[in-house]
Amino acid sequence: MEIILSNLKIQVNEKIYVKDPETSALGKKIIEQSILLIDAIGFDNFTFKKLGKEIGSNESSIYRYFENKHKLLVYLSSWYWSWMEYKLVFTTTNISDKKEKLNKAITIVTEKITDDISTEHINEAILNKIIIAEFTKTLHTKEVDHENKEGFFLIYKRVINRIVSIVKEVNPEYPFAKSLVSTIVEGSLHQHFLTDHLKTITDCNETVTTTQFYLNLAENVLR
Amino acid sequence: MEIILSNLKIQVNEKIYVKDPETSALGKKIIEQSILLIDAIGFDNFTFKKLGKEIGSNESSIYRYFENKHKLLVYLSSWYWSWMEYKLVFTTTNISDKKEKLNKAITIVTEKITDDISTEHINEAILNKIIIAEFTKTLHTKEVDHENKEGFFLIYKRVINRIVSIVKEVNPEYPFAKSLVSTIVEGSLHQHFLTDHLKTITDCNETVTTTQFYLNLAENVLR
DNA sequence: CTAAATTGAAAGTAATACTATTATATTTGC
DNA sequence: GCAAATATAATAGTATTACTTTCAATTTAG
Repeated sequence: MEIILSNLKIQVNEKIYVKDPETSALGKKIIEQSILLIDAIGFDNFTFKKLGKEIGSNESSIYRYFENKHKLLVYLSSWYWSWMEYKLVFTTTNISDKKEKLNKAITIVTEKITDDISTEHINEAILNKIIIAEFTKTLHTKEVDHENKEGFFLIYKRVINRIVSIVKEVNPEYPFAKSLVSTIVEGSLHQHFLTDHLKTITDCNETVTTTQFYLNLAENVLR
Repeated sequence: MEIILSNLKIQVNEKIYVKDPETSALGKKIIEQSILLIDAIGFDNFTFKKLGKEIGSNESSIYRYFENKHKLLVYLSSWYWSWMEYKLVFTTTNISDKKEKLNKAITIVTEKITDDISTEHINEAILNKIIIAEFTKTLHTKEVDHENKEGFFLIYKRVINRIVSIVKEVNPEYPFAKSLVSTIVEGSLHQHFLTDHLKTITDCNETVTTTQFYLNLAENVLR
């Protein structure tokens, strides 16, 4: 998987950036270091000025790649879900047993990424931490309908709908396939968050994983 | 229910505010109008200056009640979950049938509040809209662990753990009661959000409700 | 090797997120 | 009913944020 990934160019909607960060050294540095800085200080405290300082670049140069920090977060999220889609497709194709296919899919989207199978400049383990902590902020804005129309969340929705198809193969009668999958994908981020911060309202921890909870849930709901 | 609620003083952790807004006319105006203004322009665009203008008051007066807008949102959330807890306890006490009790509890926390059974200065239907759109932001900050220790999220956690107790009555063997309930409570807000903004990844709408989805889910998981 | 594109540095603007001070209004306690 | 205490309003001020603009220096591409 690693070998293939290192050759993979992850596609992100052009409207999200001003200039494609994959096309220059500075662009890649912006992506690489923004992931580290957002993880370190949190998205709310993150500014382009601070990032500029970190990468020895001027604030104004960063603005040539992204209009604002919200768009940068949308970019990182899109990249993440695109990478997730790749893993999902790679893992589930040619699996004939439908239940096994679904279980693999659920495992892929719910497990915490702890190993760093790094594409050169992107640390997926840390990016996963950012998604757990900050992804919800890409959606919860007054501009969500407009940005949705522009296709900012297309990859995210496609990941969910790919799993919906698998659910329908397992049980074509179940009437809530979309809601089940969107609940699993969003909910697993939330369960990881609770494991890290509000342990009294989750059963998930190092030994009992979020993935086990959702595998069990899907099994019970679709049988 | 309305009659009882109008006499009810909802308790909110003292550390959340500088001065209790329930103790003055200005305080109540701050709460009342902040709900309307956050709903209208979104939390990210909301400022104390704009709120001051709206209520014909000075910015500096609002700072005597709340340190910053984050704390105000935490206050509104606490109030909401306290009100929810009240409805939950009121609806589920003295119901002997365990499954019926659970179904009533799930209905209470997952249904969209469309009718306005107003406490004088708080419009619960609009507050529910704010919770759907903004609640996640109270948790997703770098200060979450500190604020959790201070008890900012106690009522929210208590609501969840009350429902966990009911789940355990229905099925004492089920090993993921906490994760199931936290998934339902958080997930139902998310499903409402999807119904409003990303319809292609949810089955919930005006006819098939979020509540139906989660009643079905719990039924299947706990049988 | 020259033109075009990219980046860096500096300065500027408007808004945000406060804090402090003082004046005025209102409440309450005796 | 009045003085004292408290609450609110108005104003001004600071530091930071979130950009935009301009121009010079550097890199790169044909």
